[in-house]
Amino acid sequence: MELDDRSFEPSLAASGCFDASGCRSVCQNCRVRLLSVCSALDDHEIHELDAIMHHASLAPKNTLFSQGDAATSLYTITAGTLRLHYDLPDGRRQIVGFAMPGDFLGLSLEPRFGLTADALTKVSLCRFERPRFMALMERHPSMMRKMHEVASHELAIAQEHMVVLGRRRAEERVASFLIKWWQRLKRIQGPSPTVPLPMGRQDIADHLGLTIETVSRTLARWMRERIILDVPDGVRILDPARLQEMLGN
Amino acid sequence: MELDDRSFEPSLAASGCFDASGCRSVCQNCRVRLLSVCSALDDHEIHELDAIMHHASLAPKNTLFSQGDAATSLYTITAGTLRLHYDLPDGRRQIVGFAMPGDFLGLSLEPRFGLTADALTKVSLCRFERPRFMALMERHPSMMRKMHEVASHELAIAQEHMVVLGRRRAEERVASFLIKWWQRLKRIQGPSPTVPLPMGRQDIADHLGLTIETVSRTLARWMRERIILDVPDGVRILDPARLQEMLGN
DNA sequence: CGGGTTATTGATGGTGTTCAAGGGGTGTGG
DNA sequence: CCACACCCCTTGAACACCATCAATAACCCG
Repeated sequence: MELDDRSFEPSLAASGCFDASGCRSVCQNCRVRLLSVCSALDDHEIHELDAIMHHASLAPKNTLFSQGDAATSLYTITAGTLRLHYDLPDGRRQIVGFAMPGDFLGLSLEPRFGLTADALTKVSLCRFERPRFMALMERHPSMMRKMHEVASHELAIAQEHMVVLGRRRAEERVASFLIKWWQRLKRIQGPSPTVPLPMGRQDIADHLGLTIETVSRTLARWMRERIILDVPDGVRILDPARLQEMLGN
Repeated sequence: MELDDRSFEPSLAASGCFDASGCRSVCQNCRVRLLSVCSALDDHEIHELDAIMHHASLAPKNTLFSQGDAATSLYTITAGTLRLHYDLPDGRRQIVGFAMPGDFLGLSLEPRFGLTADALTKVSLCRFERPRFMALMERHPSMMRKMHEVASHELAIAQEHMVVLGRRRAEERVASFLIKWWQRLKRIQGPSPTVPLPMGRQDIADHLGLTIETVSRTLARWMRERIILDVPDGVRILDPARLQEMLGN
């Protein structure tokens, strides 16, 4: 894990730079503030958060934390994508989710991370030391409430994904993934039929409980059927209705 | 859903009856208090909870709430077992978990239940009206903190179950289920090699993403191999080590 | 270019499903 | 008290979906 504090993406800094203090990105102007747990704090309170926040970034393929690591830092993602996964001793892997801007890592109050997080792209994030963040949370019930809101939302998402893993056929799983990923992107990037896929086929397979071949074949068939179109580093969705139908509503 | 408030199990009432007011079971003496969210409150605070609590019970096979219902009440289970599940329109079902004494139903803060809960056995529970419970939670940060703790613990459990559903083979899934259920029972009933299984084979299958035949065959084989023993309404675990080995540590 | 990684595509096979029939327990009514 | 129905579970046989194996192709970055 190679975290370089105090360096951060120029583009991010630029978009968030409205203060005169030499262009340090602050929480108040953060581009993901409204998407994240930080939205629970008002302009005054957010200065407290600012005081304990460190910028950090992470190169692609690097690991932010591994399952079993002490959770000494917590994170809010401001740019990029990570994969969160459990690894079995024999190499089998389950990706429980992908984290993107606005997502919080370290929701669980347990002292160790239960899963591994590694970067799929260059990632920018805000780092908080756990004791300080916890103290701030205890001082601001609205923050605690927000954390709980986020955690229970994550729980609902996890339970929905159980249905996918337990009861959906291969084609339905891929359709479910594409649609959900597309909708998440819409939330932070605005609507667009073009869906960047920073994760590889193997990652999609490991998220859906399939093999890379099954994912590849499914996407290839949809391209032949003009449901999706192959574009660099992603796909373009030509027929969203067909994908929806596969999920049976 | 046939909830009869103010009636509750005689045995429960007896075990919790230490006040002179005609033997009304109170939170202070609740047998699941230390297992539940209520453990966050001290003796004084818990009287507030007591004031807004209603006893209720539910007969086997009855539904407490269904996916989409308005979450007007929240519950703590004091006795019995429920199954929590999502149903797909075509009848496929995923049981995301089984709820037992000490468990809280309605963690989510969202206005509607995302899943269906129905009783496998006779169930006794404490019911709280949502607005009142929420108000109490806002007044007591320790309660909010506890709710968040429970929610994030549930999240961790859900993510572990994703590994089972996505990456484990049939035999491993059943072994994982048996061991986890056994450990949960130990927590509330004390250690015992005898594991009651209030859920049917179909329920186990729907929890593990398998068919009833596969579950039945797996358990039958283990009985032949003397890993488990068939007992009425459950099994006795003869060789826990063999089960553990199947999970690969 | 060249080496390594990742993705595609085809052929084959296995694990778990599906289909089908029968067993065992329980509750009910004759 | 037994017969019967019903439900749940078990067991067997055939099949199907997806995994596995294998070879090639595309890609990326040095």
